[in-house]
Amino acid sequence: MRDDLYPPPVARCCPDPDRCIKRNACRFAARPGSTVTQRSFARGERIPAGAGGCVHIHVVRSGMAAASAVMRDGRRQLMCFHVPGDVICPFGVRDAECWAEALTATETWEIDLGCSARELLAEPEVSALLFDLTHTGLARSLTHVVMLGRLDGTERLVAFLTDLARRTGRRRNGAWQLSLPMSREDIADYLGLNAETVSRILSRIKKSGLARFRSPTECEIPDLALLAAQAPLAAPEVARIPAEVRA
Amino acid sequence: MRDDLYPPPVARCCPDPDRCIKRNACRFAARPGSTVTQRSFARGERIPAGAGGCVHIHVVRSGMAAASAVMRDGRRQLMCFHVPGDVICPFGVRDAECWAEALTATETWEIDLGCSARELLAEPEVSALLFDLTHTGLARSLTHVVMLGRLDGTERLVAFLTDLARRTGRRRNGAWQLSLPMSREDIADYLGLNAETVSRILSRIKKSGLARFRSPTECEIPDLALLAAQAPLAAPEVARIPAEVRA
DNA sequence: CGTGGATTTGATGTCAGTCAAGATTGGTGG
DNA sequence: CCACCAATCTTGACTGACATCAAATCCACG
Repeated sequence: MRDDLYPPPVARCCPDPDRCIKRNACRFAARPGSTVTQRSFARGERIPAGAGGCVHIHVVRSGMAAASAVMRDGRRQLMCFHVPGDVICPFGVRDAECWAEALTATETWEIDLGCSARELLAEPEVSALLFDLTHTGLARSLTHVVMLGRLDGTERLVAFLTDLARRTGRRRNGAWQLSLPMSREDIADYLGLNAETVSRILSRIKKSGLARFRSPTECEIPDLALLAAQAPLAAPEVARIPAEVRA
Repeated sequence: MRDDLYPPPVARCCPDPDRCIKRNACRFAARPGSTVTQRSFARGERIPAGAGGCVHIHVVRSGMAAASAVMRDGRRQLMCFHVPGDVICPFGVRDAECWAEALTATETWEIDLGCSARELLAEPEVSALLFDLTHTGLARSLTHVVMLGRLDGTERLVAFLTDLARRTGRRRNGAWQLSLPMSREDIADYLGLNAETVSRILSRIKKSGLARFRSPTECEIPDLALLAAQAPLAAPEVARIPAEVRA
């Protein structure tokens, strides 16, 4: 990696303590030997993960990124959206490089942990953080599997909007304000659909009154609970399976 | 959980050292405080995970099981098949109970780790094992996401057969012998299809000569590489994305 | 105000789902 | 050992949801 791509390292602190602390990002940065650097990426740019495992992670400060898989024939699947506060960590792919991609102009704090993944796992504190990231990632991924395997297009979009509203939306006068800064194609590649279908379904949702669009990227959800009720799996994590008495 | 369901604990050893060691199961069992019990489950039976996190895990000795999610309206999605040697661990689902389900008569070694997940994570050795399980699970789950999101039915079945052949098949005279002990519906619920479609596609694969069926559950693949070449993602882990020179 | 990319909408095609009818299979009991 | 039965699997006809191709509209930016 070329050195001149890096602005000089900045102090070790957290731009948005609330979210960072919540997600343990500060604790990564606080690890002795870690260095933090401001980075910014243009839309479509790939966010480098560093060589040899999880030596570099990123904390998203603004914008939106996604973990992306592209097949040889060009088919693309987004596996996870990363919003401000999220930790981007190239986990979950063995024997393959993992890419994150900026979907809009994105700023991150890049944290160079300064050693290999194997060495990091020997440190109990860091290991616990990595475990937590991986575990959360697995929970999200399993939810995603159920969405793609068993929900129809409308349900997928409802679950997607609900999830994004909960993660990034703001309440105003009882309604939720939500921005969808990624393109329709990005949404489609996340939901296993195509861009035209996403557009059509969003139009239907618009007509139904469950959501309003002041522009293609600015969305208002008057009643989030009502929206969420339109699809199973609109929960933040995987479907709850009712507990049963064991036989 | 009723005590009389449990046969008396057996010695701490591994029935199939090769696979167990490979998958770290023996190390779970070797942990001080763990106890191992033989269990067997009928087809359709749920494999209890124990209360309060990952205190109970299972090592599959024979048969086949799967991690399963069922929505309120009955739609079902299998998230992972567990074959002999695999460790079943109720990870990846937060705020929800996670069920594994026997797809055929299944025997396991149930390992009671004797304390809560939180306590286990404080033990570096066990923590590393749990991390490895979770990480492997995430890799599989991400592959699954790409399969469901971007492969058509035929490609999904090809990837499925290839994966299962590599995990459970035996070579004989250059061909791979493979058994599919689960029902067509189980396969369908794993691949996001329905049973009739699975049956149709298998018939087409049969006609193409890529696989032969001596019975609905006994399958022979004369040329596994040729089969794998019919679909992207027939790799054991996620699609390999060619390394690029960074901009 | 003009331009180009993104989004929306429309017409049509295709793959997989649904419903329904047979064919296999495996297990049970005579 | 064989016949029967129930469950599973296979196959067919039709339907429906999403993809594809194409055109029109919107929007951001210079």
